[in-house]
Amino acid sequence: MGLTKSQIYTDRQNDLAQFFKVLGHPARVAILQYISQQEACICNDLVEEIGLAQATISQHLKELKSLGLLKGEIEGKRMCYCIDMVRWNDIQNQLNSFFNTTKSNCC
Amino acid sequence: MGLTKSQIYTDRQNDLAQFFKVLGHPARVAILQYISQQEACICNDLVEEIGLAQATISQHLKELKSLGLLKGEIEGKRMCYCIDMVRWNDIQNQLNSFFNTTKSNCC
DNA sequence: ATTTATTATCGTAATATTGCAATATGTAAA
DNA sequence: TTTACATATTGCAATATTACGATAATAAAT
Repeated sequence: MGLTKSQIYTDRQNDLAQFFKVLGHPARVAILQYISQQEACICNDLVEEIGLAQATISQHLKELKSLGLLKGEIEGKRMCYCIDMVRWNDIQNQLNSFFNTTKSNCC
Repeated sequence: MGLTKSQIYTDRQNDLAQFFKVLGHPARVAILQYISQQEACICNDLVEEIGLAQATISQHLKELKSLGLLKGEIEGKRMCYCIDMVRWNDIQNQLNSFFNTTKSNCC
């Protein structure tokens, strides 16, 4: 059906899956890696760097923003996207907590 | 188009995204959590526990197996699925490496 | 005000994913 | 060797995701 039955899972399960899902595309991995290597990030650089159309990059940025991983500031006529370090650490901790809890219980 | 252009990314970017993607569904998160809480895991238990059809659970298990996160042993007429701890730790380390590298470079 | 440059949004086509019923396969018991 | 049970596979329908061209929106420069 293509429709995930979110209502049968806990909020925590849905949240964890959502984190993983947003990171689960190579373009978004590449965007995060590229941003982390720049002084300041500009969307048009990403278009050349990654090799997707501008509309597509903009869409991927939107998803990363929706998770709070990126924050964008207007800088003249450009956008400066940066990783939100607080959120980044928060999500890393939540994912590690999932990994650690799961493995500590396992048979 | 629905078609991810894998060839424009590095192998590492594709691998990372693949790990995230497989974990990016609440049913698969729930399956891993449930297995970790049992002495031994049986597929039919999952069907009742999670509330998806047997075919659907089997499909999700297949994806987790494809990543090497689960290993299944035949036990009588049932299957005993367990988390592969070596692979589990391996993937956790790779994801942490991604998180740490990215944040250490960031502006 | 017009032009130019940058990013966001909309509409659309193509592929992927999710979920299930039906069926096949495999295994143990009767 | 049937029967019963457990899991895997297949086929299909519905929704989601990916990607891009076209276009809108925004902001600086001319």
